[in-house]
Amino acid sequence: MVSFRVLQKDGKARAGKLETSYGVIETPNFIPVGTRATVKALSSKDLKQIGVQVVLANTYHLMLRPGADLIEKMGGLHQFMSWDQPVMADSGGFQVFSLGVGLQSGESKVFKSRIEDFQPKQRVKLAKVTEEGVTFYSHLDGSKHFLGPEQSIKIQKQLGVDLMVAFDDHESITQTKEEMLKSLELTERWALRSKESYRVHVDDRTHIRPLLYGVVHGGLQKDLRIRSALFTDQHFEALAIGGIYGERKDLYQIIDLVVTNTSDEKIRHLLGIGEVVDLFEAIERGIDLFDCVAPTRRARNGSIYILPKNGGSNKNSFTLNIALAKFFADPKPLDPSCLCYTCQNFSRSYLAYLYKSGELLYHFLATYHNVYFIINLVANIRKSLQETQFTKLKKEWLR
RNA sequence: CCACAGGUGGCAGAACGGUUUAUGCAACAGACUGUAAAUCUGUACUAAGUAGGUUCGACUCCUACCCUGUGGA
Repeated sequence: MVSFRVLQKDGKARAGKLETSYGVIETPNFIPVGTRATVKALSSKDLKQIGVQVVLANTYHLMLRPGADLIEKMGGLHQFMSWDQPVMADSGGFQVFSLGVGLQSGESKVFKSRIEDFQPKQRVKLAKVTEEGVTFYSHLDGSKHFLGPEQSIKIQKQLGVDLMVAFDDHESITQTKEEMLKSLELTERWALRSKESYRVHVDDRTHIRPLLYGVVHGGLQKDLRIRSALFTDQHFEALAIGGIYGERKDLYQIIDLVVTNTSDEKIRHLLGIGEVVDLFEAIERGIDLFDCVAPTRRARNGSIYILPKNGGSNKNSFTLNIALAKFFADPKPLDPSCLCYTCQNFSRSYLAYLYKSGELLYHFLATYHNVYFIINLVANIRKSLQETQFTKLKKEWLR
């Protein structure tokens, strides 16, 4: 089994190590999202150069294309994407939400116009939840698929990932408390089925057995969150927090609730979160791992991370918008203090021009910088924890 | 010189005798948290070749001129 050890503590924050068959993950750490078995715009060589230790891929997307059987046949995800370091897979549970209730409530960041392109007459959500699992209509071709705990675990095993996630349901902000309770109960039953499926099927003696996360849900309901935290702690060796939405203060409150109601020696992953402020606030509260599309998606959309000393602040999410007219003739690097390949070699002017022109190189250079920025940040946070300087570092950033 | 077609915001390009004249691109800004995102949202353009005419009202109809394209002498 993948093992986790806490090595240093600074308040509730801690630094540790997670050992997998593909190497050690130092925590706290950030996991770039590579939904379709690729961190968009970067190769595994780039990721290594940046210092990325683990990447995340998605069960739902990969089951549709190219298919779990194919990836298994090609030697598993590590070999398929030529990445010899740890890989985490999401269970597909989030897509239950983003393609299901989230679509209808308009809560997901998904564009509704596209549903009409797809199913012009029906305009139905693309996912339907039952006790057994979720029936999906593929966003790629409309074909019908089914994903339940057993299928999800099986696919994750076929992918050959090191960190697995139990299949979970996701509550919606529009739901009543009773509906949230129902959702949570379903998540719990799915969790137990995921665990059983994992017990039966995942027994790889030649490697370290992958880790299975249980997901804490309960929306913004404190009692549900506590219940879910206790349940997940009771049944799983690794804890993920999901179902995050709403305001930052709610998120932080949820983390506090979960941390105080779960075992201290277990790894804690905060699903889908990873803006700069959140990293500080969550690590301070005892979170070890994050995954988030922010650095990669932001990069593609012209949003570039910058350090506090170069204008980054909570107010601008520590970013500048490279598309702004004021950068067209700016000879400085994206971040003048950054040591990444992009900043060592290229100007804001050039990046702004590439972005405006829709040039492919832009995606690489911008993504490289943003991922470097976040990976460098968590590395600095780890260092600060080892030196019990976390609070000081946080103050420097969040002032 | 003749014939035909056409001249609409920065560019491309529709419809229409009648309240604020589409739309796309470009421009300018904003958003982005387990990726249905190289995406989405918003703003601005204060648009009818010129000069007349018809009409309660013209970008839309008529006349002349100017310009562009195609074909012909």
